[in-house]
Amino acid sequence: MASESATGAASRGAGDPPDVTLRQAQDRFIATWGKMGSAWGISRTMAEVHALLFITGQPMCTDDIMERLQISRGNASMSLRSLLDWGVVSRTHRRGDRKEYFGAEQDVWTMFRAIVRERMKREADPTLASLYEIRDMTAHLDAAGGAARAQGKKSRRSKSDAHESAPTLEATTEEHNRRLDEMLSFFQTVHSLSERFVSPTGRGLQLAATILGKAAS
Amino acid sequence: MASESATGAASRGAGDPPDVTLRQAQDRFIATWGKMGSAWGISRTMAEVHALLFITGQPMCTDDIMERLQISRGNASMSLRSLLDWGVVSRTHRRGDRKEYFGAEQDVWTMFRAIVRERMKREADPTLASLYEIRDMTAHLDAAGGAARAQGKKSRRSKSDAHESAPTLEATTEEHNRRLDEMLSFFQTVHSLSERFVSPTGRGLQLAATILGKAAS
DNA sequence: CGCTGATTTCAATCTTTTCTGAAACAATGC
DNA sequence: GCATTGTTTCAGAAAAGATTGAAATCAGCG
Repeated sequence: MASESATGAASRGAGDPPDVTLRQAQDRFIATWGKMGSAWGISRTMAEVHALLFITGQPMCTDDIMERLQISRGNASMSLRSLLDWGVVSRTHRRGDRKEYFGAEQDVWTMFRAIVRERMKREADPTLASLYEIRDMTAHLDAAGGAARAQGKKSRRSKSDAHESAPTLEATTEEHNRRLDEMLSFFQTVHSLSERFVSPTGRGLQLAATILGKAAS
Repeated sequence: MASESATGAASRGAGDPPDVTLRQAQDRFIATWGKMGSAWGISRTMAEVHALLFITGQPMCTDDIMERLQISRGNASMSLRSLLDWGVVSRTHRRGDRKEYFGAEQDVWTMFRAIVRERMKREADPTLASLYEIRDMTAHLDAAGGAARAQGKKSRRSKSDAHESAPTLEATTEEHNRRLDEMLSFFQTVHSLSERFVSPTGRGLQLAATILGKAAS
């Protein structure tokens, strides 16, 4: 019984003169979004739930979502929880209704800022930390002291290692360190960029992106 | 038998006085890279193969890779093929050796440009195409000829029809279109940005990114 | 409190993706 | 041609990941 509650948008198409086209457009959007999500390592269903909430603009309850997407209660609950964790969906309530409703962030830039923020936090930052640790493992073999650390200094390997003892091994380690430093430098740049993008004052970067993008198109 | 061919770096650690630390650092790098790859929708093994080739800097043959990563021949072959398709690994040969050797692109920025180029081509571009199609499905209901649309479909419908039957529906569709337009605009911006980054003259953006990144850190 | 209904959790199940290994397929040299 | 060495393909096996559904938990209310 609860599944056909009077939630407006969610169940409108069932009994009223339906706008079939709108419904189809929504469904295609949901499918597209889901496909893209799964290509980027996000569960398809989670992306679909988000797409549904975004494209309808209507806060919906768990039952609405279950019915519209034909998924189980558990799945819907899990997906919603994840979306809340990501900060792209928020809870709302209705007066005189004990159900929880969920609505998607409607501003596209804000939405992507949240996504970037979370992905950085979950994946890029740990990776960066690991890279630092790995770099430290071979720091003792640095030719020019620890200065190259953490700054991605691109030291061209010196040709003059006339160490007759183990030139190959040392040279190899030196190159290893150079590669790691370059990688670290790259990740630091990306990290800084993302912080700009993500920050509350990230509007500047948004504007820059828009201008850069427009100019190139 | 072929798996212990004398390929230098790949099998050095086995019999010679081994640089255990270097080997461990490489292994950790490979693991880190593999984990990150899988978080971004790339097969873990493929990422690991790439990591191995990148961090050693040494061109390696299929057998070297199989042994070092403990994977099957088929898997190694498939992963290498994919990496070649992505353009981050290239074939090399050695005089007097019929085997093929594979080496990773060593410049980090070039590498990421290749990755971005391929991902855009495979995922973002199709998504953008779908979004255009979806947008066209409801183009006839545009109130004011959507400026953000690219193909400029003419809306023949007069907006002031005063259909008293379904004002809500019209409003809903209008909002739907607005959301799609915002999404399209966002994707177009990202697309243009990526083209700048990816292009041969993409150095400009690389520089800009570096400066922006540095400034914010 | 304990009832009612909403929400979360989680082991079992199902689906999708990845991996293997051996056979088919080149390419090279004799 | 044909033996030899190296590469690719692909059907089935294995692993990883997603989904279900029912039981446990929680929250408001009389």
